[in-house]
Amino acid sequence: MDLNCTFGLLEKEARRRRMILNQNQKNTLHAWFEKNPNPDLTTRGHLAKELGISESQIMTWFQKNRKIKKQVEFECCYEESQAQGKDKPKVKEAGRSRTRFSRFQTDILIEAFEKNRFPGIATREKLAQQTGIPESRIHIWFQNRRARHPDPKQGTQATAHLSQNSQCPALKTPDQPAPSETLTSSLSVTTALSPPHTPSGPSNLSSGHQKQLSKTTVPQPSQVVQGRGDGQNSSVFIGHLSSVVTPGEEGFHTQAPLCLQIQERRQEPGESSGSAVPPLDSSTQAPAVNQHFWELDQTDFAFLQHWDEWLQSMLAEWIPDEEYWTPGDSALHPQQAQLQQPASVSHQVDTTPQQ
DNA sequence: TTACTAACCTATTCAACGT
DNA sequence: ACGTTGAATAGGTTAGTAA
Repeated sequence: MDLNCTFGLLEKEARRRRMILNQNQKNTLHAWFEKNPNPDLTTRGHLAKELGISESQIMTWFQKNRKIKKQVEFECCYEESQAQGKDKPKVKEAGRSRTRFSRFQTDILIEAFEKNRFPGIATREKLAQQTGIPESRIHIWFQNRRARHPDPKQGTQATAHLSQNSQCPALKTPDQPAPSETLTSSLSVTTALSPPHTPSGPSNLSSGHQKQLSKTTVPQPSQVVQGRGDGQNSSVFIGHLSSVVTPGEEGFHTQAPLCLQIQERRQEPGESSGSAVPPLDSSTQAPAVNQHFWELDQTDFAFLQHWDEWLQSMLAEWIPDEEYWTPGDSALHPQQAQLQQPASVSHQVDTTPQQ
């Protein structure tokens, strides 16, 4: 398929997916918000119908506005309430309605979950059609399911995100291999992964600290990795500092330095066997159709090389044992790889248009 | 370029319902 | 009463859009 055409479609789809509410819709929503900031499912359903947008969008909008309202109230009343020593009254919500999923519906959802723990909007809509369950409920179902059924194949939940990244709803079919099986490039990672953001030492990199870190300055791996689940991220770089990097069925997880991983990854557009890694010198010819990505990769590669070197030097500092740190030597013995886990970075590159 | 905003995430908690 | 699980909240990120 022509590359420009592909990107045109991707872009169009991305725009289509990001729905900007018009003024009229916003006015209506604000009016409802004034009356009731916590509308129940039925009310949201009515509103969705009235405004011609999805119930999940209504839900998101109300969530956002409650957050804003709370923040404003907090800023306004903080001193006052502190002086009086009283808490803000908690909004008493109306009784929750609980959706009863049938066996048939649950089976379909579970099957979809096993295929993909992070379905994009297109998949959720398809599931909604199949099951008759509102898309927003399906979204919630997947959230709950992920929380309560950690992926046994993954060491951490963070790495579990690898299968969903950079999904493009317009071009991705449900059964298409995960994006990680294809090649992309992104430079946006520099912000999230650049050394200044790095915690002060190896202990902070352990998965046990992830939660705490995620609430402070270090982005959650999933968020570094993921971008948006709605498929609007055109490309994704995956890199995280979590301590566990495990082989995933779709993701590209290795303990090797990033530069090597990229190097290895490069062969993938036409990959069908474990052929030798192409050299990185200028004589290497990238297929014409992938020239764009090839160029991007050169930039990425330079960055990753720097990153990798920096990482190695930092880890050498943290874990001075020379036995485990041989900067520049990327051919890791498995045992060494194990010991180097704190520095492990898994990444995924994806260029192939998603379905 | 920057601020805003829609969509997404995890973690946690609440609560309905079946046993 | 308790376990399961749908629903909601809190607090965070990314990336497209508008100013």
